[in-house]
Order: sequence, then C-alpha cells, then structure tokens
Amino acid sequence: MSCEATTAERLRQAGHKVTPQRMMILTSLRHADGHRSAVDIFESVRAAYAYMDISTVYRTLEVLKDLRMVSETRMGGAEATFEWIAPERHHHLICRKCNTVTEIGDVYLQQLGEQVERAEGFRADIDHFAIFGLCRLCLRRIEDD
Amino acid sequence: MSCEATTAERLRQAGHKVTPQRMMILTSLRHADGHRSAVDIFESVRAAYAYMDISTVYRTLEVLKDLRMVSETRMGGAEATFEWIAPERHHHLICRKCNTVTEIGDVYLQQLGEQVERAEGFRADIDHFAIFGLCRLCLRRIEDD
DNA sequence: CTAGCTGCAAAGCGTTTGCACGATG
DNA sequence: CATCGTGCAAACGCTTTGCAGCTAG
Repeated sequence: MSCEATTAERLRQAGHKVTPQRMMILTSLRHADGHRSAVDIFESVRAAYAYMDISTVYRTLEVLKDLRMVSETRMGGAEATFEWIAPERHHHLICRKCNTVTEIGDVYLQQLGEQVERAEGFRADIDHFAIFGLCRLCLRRIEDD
Repeated sequence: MSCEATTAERLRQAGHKVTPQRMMILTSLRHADGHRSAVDIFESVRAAYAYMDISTVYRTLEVLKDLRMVSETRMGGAEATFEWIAPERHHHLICRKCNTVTEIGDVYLQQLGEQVERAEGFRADIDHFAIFGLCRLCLRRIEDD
C-alpha cells in the first residue's frame, strides 16, 4: 500500500473527506525533506493546480495537525513551519545571533519527555523541538570581547 | 541600588540611551509577574503616558532581548509574550487541546541545556521554554475513546 | 553638537473568516 | 442529497518600517 493510500485511509477513518487538494498538499509535505512554510506548500501545489488557495492549505494543515500526521514549529519569526511526522525524530538548535539552524537527534529530548510525563502526566509533543540559543561560533565571539 | 538604577546602568554600559519611555516599559515588565504581550505592555504604559507608541515598545523589547534582560516566548498563536528574566527559571507545558498552561520548574530543562552545550557547543536559552503536548485530562479523554 | 530614540502613519506579513458554489461519501 | 470542503475576497492582528523632529550623553 502506498503512503498516499494509507494517509487517505487515516483521513477517512477520522471522518474527513479525501479531496484532490488534500492529497496534493499531503503529498507535497510527505515528499519534502524538512520544514516547509504554508506558503512553500501553497506554491509547490499551485505549480500543478493553478486554482489552489492558501486558505485551503491552512485548513488542511489544521486537519493533519489534529491527526498528528504533521507537526507545526515556530523557528522564530512570525511564520510557522510544517513537517511530515517521520519515525526518526529530530530537533533544531537555532542561533539567535546568526540564525544558523543545527539539527540534533532525539536522545536528549526523549529523556525530557519521559520525565515530564512521569512527573506531570503531560505528554509532550517531542516530535519536533526548536531550541533557541547561541551557537558555538557566536558564543566564542561574545566571550572574546 | 534599586532595580531601575541597575537596569539603567546596564543599558548605558551597552551603549544605549536611557530614556523615560524605556524606563517605563522596563518597569512595567519588571513588576509584572508573568508574561505580557507587547500590547499589554503598551497599554499599561500608556495609562501613565498617553503618547507612548507600540513601535517604541517593540524596539525597546528588541534591545532588552539582546541584553538578555527579557525573554520572548511564543505560547502558540501569533502573538509573542515577554517576561523579565528572573533568577528562578520556570517553563510551561501548554496543552494543544484545551490550551491550559502548567508551570514547571527548571530541573528537567537545566539538564537538557547542559547536555546540549557539552555535545554541540550550543548554549541554549533555557530561561523560558514552552513545551506543547497533551495535558493529563485531555490525554485521558483521548485514550478513553 | 550628533548619534540615537521617539511618535506618527502607513505598510507588511502570515493567517483567518464569511460566503456561495461544488464535490464527496 | 446532505454534509463537508473549496476558492475567492476581504479582513484580521501582530509587527515592522520610513521619516521628521526631539533628546540624552
């Protein structure tokens, strides 16, 4: 079964309709490696289907978020980024000085999620974390002053 | 030395001018317990000084952020919230279903920050973290289905 | 004095909403 | 055929910017 058929089934089971627009948005996200803004998705889909509307993108992303098929992350700034939730989780270190983004694995965050769930009964969405701070280079530059 | 005088000194040392507007914004934030949006701050200051402008608030917050005197957090949604950086750090668990905000201490996050710095040389801003997920009640409600 | 800050006004941006038409199940 | 989703257009809220006058150092 292709991944498209699987996701269509998940939509249907949750009581949502499977429309061509949704499948296009979904495929675009599924096959993109990494984060994409709503506008990115909109433009990539509109290349194939000229009548696609940005509001449809947002409404579809809302549905996919509820079904935990897509994660939403704010990488700083106003715009949200979306990503297909893959089995191998990863997270980001974002430098607030130079805006460099470094990817890190799940080891540290997994532990955090478990601790918080044990202590507070809160299940953290640790699919995708954005951690702000200072990267190695900017840190050195500041400490040299 | 009052906290106002201390912060004024920090501004001056960093090469910024100390203006009445900045002091009002700063005092408003300093004496507020918890997060405030830029608009909150704007309104509280404008109650005392009618000509205060929202753009001045944003520009001042930018300066205070650079000096690490104020933290900026996105609690979900479009609007950013700002908080005076206090010695006792705390963080937030935000339920994506019911939007309830629970405060947690620094124990878990401190560890995370240390690990990331050791492994990646990245110094995380762990003054103020927002963790999204499902709270105890919403979790139970979902698992009962 | 002069670099930097302010208030004002306007625009910018990402996102959301109301509505009538169209498609899905 | 009823419900849900779509495209369009317009509005929304938060934030940023250009500019001329003012103020702190």
